[in-house]
Amino acid sequence: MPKQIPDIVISRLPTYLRALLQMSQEGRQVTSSQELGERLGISAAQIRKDLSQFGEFGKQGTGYNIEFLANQVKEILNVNRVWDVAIVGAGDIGRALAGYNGFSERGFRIKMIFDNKPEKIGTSAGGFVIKDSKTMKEEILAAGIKMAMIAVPATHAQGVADQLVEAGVKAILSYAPVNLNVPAGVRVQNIDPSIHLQRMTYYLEQ
Amino acid sequence: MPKQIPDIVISRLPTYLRALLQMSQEGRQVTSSQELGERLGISAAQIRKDLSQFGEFGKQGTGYNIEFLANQVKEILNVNRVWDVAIVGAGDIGRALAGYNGFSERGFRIKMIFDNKPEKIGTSAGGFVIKDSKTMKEEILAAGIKMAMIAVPATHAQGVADQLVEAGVKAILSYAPVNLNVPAGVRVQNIDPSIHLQRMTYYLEQ
DNA sequence: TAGATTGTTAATCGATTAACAATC
DNA sequence: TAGATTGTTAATCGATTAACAATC
Repeated sequence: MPKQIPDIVISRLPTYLRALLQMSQEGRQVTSSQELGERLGISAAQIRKDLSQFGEFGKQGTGYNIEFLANQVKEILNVNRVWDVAIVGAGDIGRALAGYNGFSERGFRIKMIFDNKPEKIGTSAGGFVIKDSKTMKEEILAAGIKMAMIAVPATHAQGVADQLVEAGVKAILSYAPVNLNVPAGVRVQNIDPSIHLQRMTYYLEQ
Repeated sequence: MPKQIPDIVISRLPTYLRALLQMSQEGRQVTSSQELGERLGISAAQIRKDLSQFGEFGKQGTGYNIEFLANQVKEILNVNRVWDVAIVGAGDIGRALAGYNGFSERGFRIKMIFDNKPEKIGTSAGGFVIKDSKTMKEEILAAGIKMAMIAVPATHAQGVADQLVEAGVKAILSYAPVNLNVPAGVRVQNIDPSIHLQRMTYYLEQ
C-alpha cells in the first residue's frame, strides 16, 4: 500500500508548481526552499517536508533545478498530461470560463459547454457551440470526460452534480454558492467569491 | 487583549453562514450541530467548538435557532453591514463579477469597475460605467473603499495590488494566477480555477 | 576548503475529536 | 421525567518548525 499523503500537502503543490513555472518564465534555472517559501509566504522547512513525501528533488548546497522540479510536481499531480473538462452553464461565469485561455498551460482543455436555455443552445461561447443539457450525460460519457465545472444557478447545482456523477465525472469545480453532496470517490471544490470576501471582513475595521 | 481566534476557525464561518441562510430559506427554524455538520461534511464537535469561541448561541436539548445564529455569525464576520467593493479589470471575469447579483445578500455591493483599455473606458458592464484605471487611486480613496477584486492579466496584477494598497484597500480578492505581495495589514485571497482543478487531479485515475 | 542547502528526525505547536456534565 | 443537545474539558491526532548531519 502506498504511503498516504495528507490532503493539505497535496493542496499546496499546485501553488508550488505555479511559482516554479513563473520563475522558469523569468529565465531562472535554480531556486531554494527558502526563496520559494518567501515568494509564497510559507516556511522553507514546510516546502522541503512536503516535497520529501514524494522523493528527493534537490541538491545540498545548490537547491532545486526549477524545470526539473516543476516537471516532477506535474507528474505527482497528474498534470503532465491534458485533462478534458466540461462546463455546465453558459451564463456570465460559464462563458468567462469557456473563453479563459489560462487552462491549456496548466494541464486542462475545455471540451464542451452546456446550457438548458433553448435560446442559448446552438449559439457560441468562447469558441464552443453551446450544447443542450439534455444530452449532457451521454456526451460526457461518450467523451470519457472526468472533470467538470458547474456554473449554473444555486437551485440547479445539485441536480447538475447528480447528472455529472452519473456521467462518470470524478472531479467537480463548482461556482454555485451551495454545498454539493456527492458520493465517495467524487471530489468537489467550490469557488464562491462571497465566501472569500467574508473570510476577510472579520479582520477589517468596522 | 481579546482572545486570538485561529484563522482556520474564521475561514469556516462563512460556510456555516451560507448553510444557515439556506436552511432559513427552506423555512427551517431550528438546527443542531449534528445536522449542520452533516450538510457541510464537518464534525458536530468542530462546529460547536468553533462557535464556542464567540459565545453561547444554542440551547441544550434543542439546538440552534437558525435565524438567530445566522445573525450572530454575520455580526462576528462583520457582514451585518454592507461593504463597498471595487473591481479592477473589465475583461470576461471582471464583467461577470460586475453582473453577479449574489453579492448583495451576502454583505457586499459593487461600487465601481476600472479598466485601462481606452476602448472600454466609458462603456458599461453589469450596469456600471467602466472607469479609467488612471483615476483608480483617487476614486477609491475618495469613496473610502476597503475591498477590491482584481481581474486583470497576471502580468498587471502586482502593479494593481500596489495601487490598491496605496488607495487604502485592506482586503483583495484576486483572480490573477500569481502570488501577490502586500504589506502586513492587507489581506489577500486568491481564486485560480487551475489551482482548484490541480488539487483534484492527484486523486484521479490516470 | 568553506559555505550553502538539502532531507529527515525530534520537538513543538495547534487542531480535531471524544466524552460528559449541565440543562433545556 | 426521559431524551436530546449544548458548551467545554481532556485526550488524541496531525501538522509545522527547529535543528542538524550529510553532502554538494
